[in-house]
Amino acid sequence: MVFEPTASTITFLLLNENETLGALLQPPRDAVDVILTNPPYVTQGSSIYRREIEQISGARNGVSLDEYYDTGGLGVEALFLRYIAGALKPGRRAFIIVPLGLLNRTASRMKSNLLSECNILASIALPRNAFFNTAQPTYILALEKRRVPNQSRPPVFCGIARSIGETLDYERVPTPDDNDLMDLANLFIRYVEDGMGEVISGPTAYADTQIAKLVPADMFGKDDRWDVTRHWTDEEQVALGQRAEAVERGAFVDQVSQTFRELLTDLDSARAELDALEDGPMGTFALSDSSRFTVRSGVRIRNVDLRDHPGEVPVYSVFTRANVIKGRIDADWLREAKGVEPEEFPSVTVMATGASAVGLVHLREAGSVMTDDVVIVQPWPTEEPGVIDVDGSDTGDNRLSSLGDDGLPAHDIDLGYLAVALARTIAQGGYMYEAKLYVRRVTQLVIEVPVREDGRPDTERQVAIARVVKRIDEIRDRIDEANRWIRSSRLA
DNA sequence: TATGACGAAAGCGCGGCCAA
DNA sequence: TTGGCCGCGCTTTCGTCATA
Repeated sequence: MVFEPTASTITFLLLNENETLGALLQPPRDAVDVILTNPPYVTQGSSIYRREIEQISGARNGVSLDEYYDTGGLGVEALFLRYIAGALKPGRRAFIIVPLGLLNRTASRMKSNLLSECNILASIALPRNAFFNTAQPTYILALEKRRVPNQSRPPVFCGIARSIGETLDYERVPTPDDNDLMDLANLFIRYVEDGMGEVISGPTAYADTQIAKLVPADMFGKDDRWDVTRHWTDEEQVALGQRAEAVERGAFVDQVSQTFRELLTDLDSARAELDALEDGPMGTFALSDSSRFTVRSGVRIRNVDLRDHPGEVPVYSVFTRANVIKGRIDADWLREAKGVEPEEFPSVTVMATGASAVGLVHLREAGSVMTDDVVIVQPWPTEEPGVIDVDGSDTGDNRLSSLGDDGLPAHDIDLGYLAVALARTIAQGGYMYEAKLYVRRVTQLVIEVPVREDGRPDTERQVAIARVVKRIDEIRDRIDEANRWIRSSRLA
């Protein structure tokens, strides 16, 4: 059935020329105002779509389908994302139902292609069983077609819908008083009407609700997971009453096998990439080389201090979970009582103590402080106070002007890679609670760094390795998450 | 005397067990 | 089957010793 396009606007177009590909056969280009869709998600047996596409020769709507859909990603939903991104007019939006697995895949090609054409406006988690035919967790992904390649990206509206206005069992009884999805829809409208322009540095509560947050666009990059629950702390998730619903046995099996299939694919590809990157010359660098590294400890900040002088500066201590902070301290008190400023630059930190925290390595953002049981490592020499300018004048901004494009002091060992290499050295050293890793011990450590022919650090390879390691860490988190879900599922 | 390193213990969370 | 209590061990804090 085809609705004939009117002279001015195409309202609906239903295509059925090719039984397998359907609408995919005629991808519209820069032509559509809004897309609301729940594309089919099939990963198993989806190769017939690829094969069918290869069969079609010649151009459709001015493109060769084979090339047009060659954007990476698994399954039919990846084809539809390509279709959608291409179809939108600049500045126009699409709202797409996608399975969680698609958002969390670590293969980055599909994501980077999507990001080159679109901004992510929203990522909203729907409750399990929102769709009665699948127990797969699903999301609403809101995209906006970019107008120009270097347009800045707005923060991403993240939401957790626990309810959708009807019960999640087969009866689907309306529950108008219990409808997070409606609340999120209204909040999203407000976010769009407010211009989406707010500048934020980390996940930030939105309005005064627990179910929505704004998250900086750079946390939705091609190497990031695009799900949202990771932006809610454990406590916040408990407060939201997120609790596993009963799952059908068959759906449980489907879900688990689907999840593990995805994990295996991602693991294999990460492994291959890592092997390729590490197959090259490596050099050894000692942290005791003070012309190259800074190693120092944090400051004593007690709980009483936090109670008496609350403020804005996040305080990191030796917690086992990476993102837990001890509290937020007042910057003025920090300066007066301790004589320190919040960290000017990001750093790599090593936990010096704690039975299971000892030896954990984290990346910490600038503007925070560490307690005295945290060792701070940076890949540049400790700045000398009062650097004197050539003409003998004092210098405050002299040093600042010597910072690189990334806003950091000159360095050739990437911060992210430093964290990876340190973690590896420490893991190989088998450090125990008894062998605490204070500054002196950390200073004795030695790291392996990819180098070029001339023996100097190869920054590009470092960055690439750090990126793959991050992917592997995320896969590990997903395995952990899957395991938690499997354990907590009540099977019906 | 200031700073760093470390040991020790408070106290919290979790699992196990028992009673309703 | 569920709720509550108990005890153990781990996590995290902080007092104190060592060192410059």
